Amino acid sequence: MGDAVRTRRLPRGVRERQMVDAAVRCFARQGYQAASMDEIAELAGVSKPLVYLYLGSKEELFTACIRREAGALLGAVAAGVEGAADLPPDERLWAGLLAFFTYAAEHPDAWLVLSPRTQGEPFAGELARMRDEVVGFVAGLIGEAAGEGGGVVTGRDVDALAQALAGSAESLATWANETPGVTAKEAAATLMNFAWAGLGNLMKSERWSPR
Amino acid sequence: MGDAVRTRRLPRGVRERQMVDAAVRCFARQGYQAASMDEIAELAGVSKPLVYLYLGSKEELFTACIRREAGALLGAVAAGVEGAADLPPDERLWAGLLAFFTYAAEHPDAWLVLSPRTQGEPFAGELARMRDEVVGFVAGLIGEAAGEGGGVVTGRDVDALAQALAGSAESLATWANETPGVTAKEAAATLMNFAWAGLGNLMKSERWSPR
Amino acid sequence: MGDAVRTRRLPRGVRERQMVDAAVRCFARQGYQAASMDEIAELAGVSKPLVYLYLGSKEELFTACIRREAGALLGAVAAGVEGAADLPPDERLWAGLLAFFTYAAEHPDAWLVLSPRTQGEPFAGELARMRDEVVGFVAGLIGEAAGEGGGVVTGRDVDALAQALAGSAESLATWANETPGVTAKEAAATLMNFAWAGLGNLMKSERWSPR
Amino acid sequence: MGDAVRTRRLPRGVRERQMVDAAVRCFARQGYQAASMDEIAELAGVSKPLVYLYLGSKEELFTACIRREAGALLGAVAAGVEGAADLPPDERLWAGLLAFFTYAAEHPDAWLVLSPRTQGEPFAGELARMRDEVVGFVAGLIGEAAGEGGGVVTGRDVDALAQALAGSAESLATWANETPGVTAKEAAATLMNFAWAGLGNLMKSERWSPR
DNA sequence: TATGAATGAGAGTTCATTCAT
DNA sequence: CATGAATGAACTCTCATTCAT
Repeated sequence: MGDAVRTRRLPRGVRERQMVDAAVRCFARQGYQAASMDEIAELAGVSKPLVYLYLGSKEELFTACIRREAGALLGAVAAGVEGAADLPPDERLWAGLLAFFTYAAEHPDAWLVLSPRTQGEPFAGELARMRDEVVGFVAGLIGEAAGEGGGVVTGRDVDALAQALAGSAESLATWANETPGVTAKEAAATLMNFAWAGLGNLMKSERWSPR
Repeated sequence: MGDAVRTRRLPRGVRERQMVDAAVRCFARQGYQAASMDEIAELAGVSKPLVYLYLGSKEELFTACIRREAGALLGAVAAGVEGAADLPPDERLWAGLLAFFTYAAEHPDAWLVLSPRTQGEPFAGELARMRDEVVGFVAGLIGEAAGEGGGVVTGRDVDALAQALAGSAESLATWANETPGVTAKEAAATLMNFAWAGLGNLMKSERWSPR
Repeated sequence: MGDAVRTRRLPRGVRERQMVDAAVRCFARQGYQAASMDEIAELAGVSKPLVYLYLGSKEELFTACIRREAGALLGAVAAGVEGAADLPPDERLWAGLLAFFTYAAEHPDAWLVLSPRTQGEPFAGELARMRDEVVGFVAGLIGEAAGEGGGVVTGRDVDALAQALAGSAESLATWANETPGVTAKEAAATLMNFAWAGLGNLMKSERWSPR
Repeated sequence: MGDAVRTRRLPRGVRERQMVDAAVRCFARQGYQAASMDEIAELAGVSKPLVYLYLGSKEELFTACIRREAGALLGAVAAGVEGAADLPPDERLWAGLLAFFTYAAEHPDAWLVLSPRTQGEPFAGELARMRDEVVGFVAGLIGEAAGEGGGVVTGRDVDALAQALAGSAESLATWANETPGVTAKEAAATLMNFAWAGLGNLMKSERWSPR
């Protein structure tokens, strides 16, 4: 009947992964509201009721996508920074940025799902929470560096700087994914220059460079 | 019954402005897809058909919102920069940033409508085009500064830096609007430090300061 | 302002004719339901309220169209037959058919409005009544001819034959209008052959019968 | 509450037939534009979304109706003619006409859906195509008869005669359905007299000619 | 005489979600 | 474990029609 493939009974874990995979793709390409459960189910190769049985609702499904993808991204960045634990702050930042841009480049759909500032959606909360986690992580790095550098930076300054850094990283990652020929390393280097050395210095050709 | 107000026949221009005002509010708070024409019409104090008669369709209405608000924002920034036309690049950038954050703070709904990276929406194009215009404007400033400074910056570098600057500005503006007690001037100053002086220098307490 | 033309106050009769003209065109090309009062008003060069003021409602407007056009068509046919009043029945029929096809060819929009068997429309009645009038007229001709020919034809036979003749005339007229290169005279001649050569035999009581 | 019947889950094929049945009734009685999907769904005893799920859209639903009914009508006529394959042309025509009028009498709604010359509707095409098929079929019969009879009839003459015959048949069928006491056989016999006695002479090249 | 302003009512269509099997 | 069948609710959009001037 040819249905054999679709009819096969798979263990729950596998099915769930298929579904979330499909969902990430749909959400990434059409946005939350425009993506339809029909489409996701079809792309996953299952019936709609099964999606509901396993993932609960559209909202929960989206949350699951965000959590899975944000976790992976955060993990990649954390691992990058971890690997440079003994190096000075700038090298640690570099390692983090490189990991981030690499991940975004290699998982464009995941990045699309995570990047938008979806406002009114029912889960503004979830997405914002994930982003805050990232920003907090970045703020930690900056705070550390500030401590080591002996500069005078207040707590709110650190938050604001983290927001700025995160925003520029997001913007650049999206731009890099959309612009052909831009590698993750280049994007990371540009940002490193921008963020670490500052535009004022760049103008004077005093560039910071990796390695 | 208070209907007196609602029944009055106003000239087209006035009604249109009311409608776009209402639309900006709804789109800002709920996003394009989630906002409903019913709601917008009600908030504007008119019937739905009138909205269609004047603005055409949901998509056209959204486009009208974007265009109006983007135009105003761009105008404010351009005016700010214009006012510092004779000053050095850093002062011009500062003037632009200050105008930007001020506008975003004073028109939070307008900023919300403009900021999201709505992906799958039918007008990704329109929104992206407006953003590109802004980024292009910023790139122009950076390019100029680069020329004056004599530094070596390629064209794509300029684009990337503009993306980074725009992204950090967007991120900070949203954060500033959401965080109580943060003024536009503070946000602008933080970004100026971040962008112009660079994190590396900040750590050494070498801060750039306005005036 | 250039509005001069449109603003000029015309006498009621003229305006009404403009409106019915426009209505006939719209109804002919799009059908009753699909035609919109907006469109008709615009085509007539007046505002919608004026159409309502003069013609009452969409239904009444359509009725006015039907009445005017059906009257004209009937008049043309009657005049044709009248002109052959002293000739034998076949010549009278020929004169009527020729007048009919000529009118249909020269007023295609009028013919389109009159021809369709619009069923569920609110004025099925009006249209059917006009058609019945025509069919009755035809039945009269056939009845006369039958009387003169001395054949045996019952009243219901006459009705049925009139229906058949009317149906074939309608069908041919529409076909002739849609088929390039077919003149009214040709169409009339074909129908005359089809109908009269047959009717001629009927008059002589030489009936074809089943089994 | 009687919901038992309505709640039962029927296989798709059955439901689809119910829906098309209901649609034929509604379209027949009110015309395409005036019929509403709500009404059709209710008459079919299902919810509107199910109609859309199975039949796609109002237009597709109408097309489905036309196709089904036209197919059945054509089949009935073809079968009738087939059964008289070995008989002379007049008997073949008689068989076809009898089958046609019988079908129209037994399926009045189907006949109503097929008969109107709906003009501006989006599917003028579909309906016209079905009619052309019928007319072509008729033209074939006439052409054959003309060939056998040795008469002089051009190709366009055949087309025109087919149009005339089809038109008279349509007109008579509608009249017969509306007039109490008229049987299909009577209507067919009347048309046979009208058409064949005429055609019979045409076959002998005894043409009536104007002037 | 003529119109710009405004609307009530209803159309087609879609979608997340749930039974019954 | 898995699904075909089915729906309530909501949305965008259109249209005939009427005030107020």
